[in-house]
Amino acid sequence: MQNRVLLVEDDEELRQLLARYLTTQGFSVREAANGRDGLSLALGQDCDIVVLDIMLPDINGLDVLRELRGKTHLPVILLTARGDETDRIVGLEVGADDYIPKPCNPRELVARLQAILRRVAWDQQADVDASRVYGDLRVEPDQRRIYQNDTPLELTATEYEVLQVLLAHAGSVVRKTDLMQWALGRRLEAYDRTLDMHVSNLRKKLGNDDPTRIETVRGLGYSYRVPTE
Amino acid sequence: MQNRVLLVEDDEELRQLLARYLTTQGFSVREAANGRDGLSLALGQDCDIVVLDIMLPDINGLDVLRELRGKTHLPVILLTARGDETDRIVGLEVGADDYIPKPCNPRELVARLQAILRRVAWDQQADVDASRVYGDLRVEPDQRRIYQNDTPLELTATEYEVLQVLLAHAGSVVRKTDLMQWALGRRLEAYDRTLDMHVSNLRKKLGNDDPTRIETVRGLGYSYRVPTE
DNA sequence: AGGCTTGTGTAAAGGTTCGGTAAAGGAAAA
DNA sequence: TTTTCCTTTACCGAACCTTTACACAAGCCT
Repeated sequence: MQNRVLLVEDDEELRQLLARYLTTQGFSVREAANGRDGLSLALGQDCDIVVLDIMLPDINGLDVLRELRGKTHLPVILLTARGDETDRIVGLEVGADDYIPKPCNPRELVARLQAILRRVAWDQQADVDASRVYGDLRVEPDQRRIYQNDTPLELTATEYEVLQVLLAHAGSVVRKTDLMQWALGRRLEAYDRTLDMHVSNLRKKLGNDDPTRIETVRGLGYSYRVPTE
Repeated sequence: MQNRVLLVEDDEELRQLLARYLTTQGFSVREAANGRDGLSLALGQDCDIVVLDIMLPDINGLDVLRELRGKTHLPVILLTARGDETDRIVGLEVGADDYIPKPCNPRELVARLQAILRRVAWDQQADVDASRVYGDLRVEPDQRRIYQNDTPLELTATEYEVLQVLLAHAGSVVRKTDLMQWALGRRLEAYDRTLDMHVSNLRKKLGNDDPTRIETVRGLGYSYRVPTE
């Protein structure tokens, strides 16, 4: 499975150098020496990723990128002059996936190409089942639900966050300040009983048959009792 | 309604600086001061992207990354010491999406975060060309129509897009920001009720016999209820 | 033991935010 | 122009987070 790179770079020497190196690394390479050609090749649909110089004889690389983004989400890495921070950040903001300062280390270029292609491949892959199981509880982040013996618990947004954090640390104590920060996203202030209330409500919803699933550690916080196995 | 960043960085000062900046830029930020906490938060907490320092007091950042990659494809940006080229390339090869040399320009960090999140969002939305069936609904992208029991629904262009996106993620929660981006092609601004209206109209057209086909997930977004099997 | 302090459980009230939707306004297509 | 559709506005009700209040339990001191 060979990845196809389109190299848009006007400097003949650099282009050939990179093309040769990419080929040895298992890429199949198309080349363009100016923005116009680059654009039409990129739109021609038969490459996986574009390496695009910003300084081109005809159209500015950033404009090529803008044009491209109007029509496709093809991954693009920009080649920028070293030190030109503005170009880089603007490039990212316009929709580039990454940039590399010139003159670039070919090994780094390859590493970045791979990183982006890997990301694309992962993302397009069907959802990996990211669910996590703790005894009779199952967390389904995609659905934002927690199931108890395959029945969904009717949790509010905050309750979901709190329980989910406790489960992620099942068996160890989560301090109140951390729980607050991680689940509610703010600092725990004095006399704030919000967390206690959420825990209280959670205990109710988890069933009073077993009130110690969420254990209180006085002066510290809470701990989800890991099921005995 | 914002993107959630997990910041794993032991230097208290830098972490708070970045956290504050990211917050002003509209991210919601979770923090961890060491590798162990970072790892369990990344696995448990559902965040959208991780910013991971390589130099950590307990576990090396690269090991955290390796551990993480065994279980998830969560996007990761590494914070590396400036000049340490090896760490960076190894980082990318181990599975990082990007790296930033320390001390970093916060604006650049944001640009890179956005670039990766944009890529993920695009890719996850990339499967829309074949006809698909969901229970009694059938999407025909070529005709831009959706059939309910072989009768075409009379949808407007936007309604088609909204329903199509929800169906493409049937069973999972689609956040409002994403739905906006994918179906309407723009960012969700405060007080914008456009989406709610389209969903409301869709529910009517889908038949009020079953008002929960499109489920509201308060504070997050909507989810098309996958037919029970 | 008794009293004191501190921390926790929880019911109920308070108040805010959020989503549903009718209707009006505005933009674009026909 | 007329029609269709998208967006905004406005109001309402519901969901739910937070606060308050009181009761109880645990630890500590004398």
